[in-house]
Amino acid sequence: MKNTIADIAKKAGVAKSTVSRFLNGGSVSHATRQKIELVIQETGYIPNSFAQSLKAKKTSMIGTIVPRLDSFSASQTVAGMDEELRKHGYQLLIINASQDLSREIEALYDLARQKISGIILFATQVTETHLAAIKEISIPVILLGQQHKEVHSMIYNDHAAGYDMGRYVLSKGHRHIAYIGVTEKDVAVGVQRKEGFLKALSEYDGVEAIFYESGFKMSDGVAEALAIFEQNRTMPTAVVCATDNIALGVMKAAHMRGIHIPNELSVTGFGGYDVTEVIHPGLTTVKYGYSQAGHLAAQHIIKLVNDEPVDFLTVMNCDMIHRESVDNLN
Amino acid sequence: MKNTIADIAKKAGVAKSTVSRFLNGGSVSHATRQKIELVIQETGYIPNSFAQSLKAKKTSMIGTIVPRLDSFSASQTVAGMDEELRKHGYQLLIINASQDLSREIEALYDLARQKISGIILFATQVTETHLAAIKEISIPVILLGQQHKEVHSMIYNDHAAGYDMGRYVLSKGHRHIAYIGVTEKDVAVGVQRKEGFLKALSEYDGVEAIFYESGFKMSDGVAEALAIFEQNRTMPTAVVCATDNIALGVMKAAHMRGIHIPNELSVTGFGGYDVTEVIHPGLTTVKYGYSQAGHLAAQHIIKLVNDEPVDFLTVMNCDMIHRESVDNLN
DNA sequence: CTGAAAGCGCTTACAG
DNA sequence: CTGAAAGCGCTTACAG
Repeated sequence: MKNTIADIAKKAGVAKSTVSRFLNGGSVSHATRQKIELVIQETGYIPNSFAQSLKAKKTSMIGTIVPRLDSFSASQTVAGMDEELRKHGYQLLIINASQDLSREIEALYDLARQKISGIILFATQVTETHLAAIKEISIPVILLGQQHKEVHSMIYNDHAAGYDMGRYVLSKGHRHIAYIGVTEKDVAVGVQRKEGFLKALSEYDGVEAIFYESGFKMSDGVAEALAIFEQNRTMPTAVVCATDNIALGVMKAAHMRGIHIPNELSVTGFGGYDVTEVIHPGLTTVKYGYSQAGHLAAQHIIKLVNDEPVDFLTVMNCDMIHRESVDNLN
Repeated sequence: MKNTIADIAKKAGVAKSTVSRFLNGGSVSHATRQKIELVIQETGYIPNSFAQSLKAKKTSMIGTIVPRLDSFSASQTVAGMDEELRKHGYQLLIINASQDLSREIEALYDLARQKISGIILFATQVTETHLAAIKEISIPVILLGQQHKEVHSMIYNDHAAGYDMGRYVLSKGHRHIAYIGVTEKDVAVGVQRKEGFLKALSEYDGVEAIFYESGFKMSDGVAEALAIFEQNRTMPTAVVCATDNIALGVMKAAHMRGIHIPNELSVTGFGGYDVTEVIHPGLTTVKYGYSQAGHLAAQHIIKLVNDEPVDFLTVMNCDMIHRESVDNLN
C-alpha cells in the first residue's frame, strides 16, 4: 500500500520523472501512459501530498478558525465558505478554538506551519496578540464578524441592525425596555448593536431603558430574565436581547414564570436563527446572512491568495424580521 | 519571512541538525539553546510541517467526513470529537460532503493523500464503493451512525429508541398513528427506528398506523404534514416522526392549520435537539448523546491509530424525554 | 517523448 | 553536546 513514485516507475519500467509527468498531465507517449496507468491501477498508488506540497511550496487549502462549531451562525457560515471554496478547487481546514482566544492565536500559527494559503478568522475579539500573529505569519487573513483597520475585514452592519430594532420596538409604543447585551469586548455584538439601539432611543422622549449584560448561552438568557422578573422594579414591557440565543432564554424564562408573550412581555433577538421561525410566538429578530457571508468571505480570501485587490472593509446588511413576539401598545 | 531551518542554523552559527534537535527537544547545551532561541524569535521562524511529515511519515491529524455541517447532530458530534482529539494532541480535519455520497468517497481518498492517521466517517449510508475506498486507503476508519460488519462501527440503539417511543405513544392511548419516516437507505434512521416502532405496535391490538416517507428537512416535514391533514382519512391522533426536524415541521404545519398540539394532535421526534426544549409545547423525543459519541469516536480512532484493540461494534444508548407534545388519551 | 540529477525543508542515525 | 550526510517522496529544469 505504501507505494512511492519510485515503485511505480520501476514496475512500469520508466523513470520517476516520467511518472510524475504523467500524474501532472505532462506529455507522455500513449504506450508509456498505458503502462503507468495499469501499474497505478494495480497498486492503488496515492501520491504523498506532503512531498508534493514541499516542492510546490503552496497548498490549495484555506483555513478557518471559528470560536465554536456548534452554533447556528458558525455552522451556517462555514458551510457557505466550504461550498464556495470547493467550487474553486480549495479545501477548507476548519479549526475550532472553543471560545478560547489563546487557541485562536495558536491556530493562526498552526495554519501557517501547514502552509495554508489563506485564513478566514471568525473573530469575536481582535486583540494585540491577534494582530501580532497575523503579521508574523504573513499569510492573507480575513476577519469575519469584527473589523480592524490593519486587516481585511467583513462585518455585518450591527449598528444599523440595533438602530432598526430600537426604532421598531419604540414605534410599537414600548417605553419600559430592558436591553440584555453582552460583553463589550465583542465590539460587533456588545457595542455596535447596543449603540444602534441607543441611537434609536435618543430619538424618543420618556423612555426608560435599563441595560443588563449576560453571557451568550441560552441558559444565560434564562438566568438574566429570571433576575429581571424578580426585581422590585416596574416590569419592562419589552426585552431587547443582543442575540437570538438570549432571546430564546428569555422566552423560556417567561414561560417558566407563566408570563405570556407578547401580551405581557415583548421579546426580540438578533441573528435570525432557524429556530426563531418555528417557535410560537415567532421571534421578531434581525436576520444575518451567514451563509452568504461565508460565500463572500471565501471569494475574498481566494482573491487575496491570488494577489488580487479586495476591499479592506466589507459591510453586509441585515434584515429586520417582524414576527409575533412584539406587542403593539399603541 | 520564508525562513528555513538552514537559515536559522546559519544565523545562529550552528548546524541544521542542532536546530532540529532544539526544535524537537533533543539535548542542546544551554548556550546554543539561547542563540537558537534568539534567532527564532527575531526571524519568526515557523517550521514547514510538510517537510516534517514527509520524514516522520505520519501526521497527528484525524479526518472526519460529515454529510453536512449545519445540522445539530453533526456540529455537536464534531465539537465533541474535536475536544477529545485536541486533548490527545491530534488535530481534526473536517470535510463536508454536502450530502453527496460520491463526495464522501472522494474525501476518503483526499484524506489518504494527506496521510491522515485515521478517519471518522459520519455515515448515512454504507455502499460498496465506500467499502472499496476504505479498504484501498488502508487507514483506520470508524463508521459513526451506521454499521457494517467489516468496519469498526459506532451506532445508536435506534431500534430500542423506536420501540420505546412506540410503547410510550401507545401507552397514552393513541390508536390512530401516522409515522413519518425517511428513506430506508439510511438504515439507522429509516429502518431501525421504524422497526423498533413496529415491534411496539405488534404488542397492541386495534392500532391503525399509516406510514409515510419524507425528506430530512423541516420543510419536508411541513409538506408531509400538510398532505396528511388534507387527506380524507380519519385524522391521526399522533404523528410519530423519525427525526426532530420532521417533528418541528409537523408542529409548524399544525400551527399553520390552527391544529392545537397536543390537544388535537400529538407529535414526537427523535434526536433531542436543543430546540425541542425551548418550543411550546416541548417536544417529546429521544435524546441522542451526540457530543459523547464524538468524544468516544475520537478515543476509538486514537486507539486504532496506535494499533490498540477496539470493539468492532459500539452501541450507544438513547434516552426518552417526556415533554408536553403527547396527549394522554386514557 | 524520456531520463538523470538536483533540490524542496526537515529528521535521524552515525561519528566525533 | 554537535555536525556532516543521507534520505523522506515528489517536481522541475536540463539534456538527449
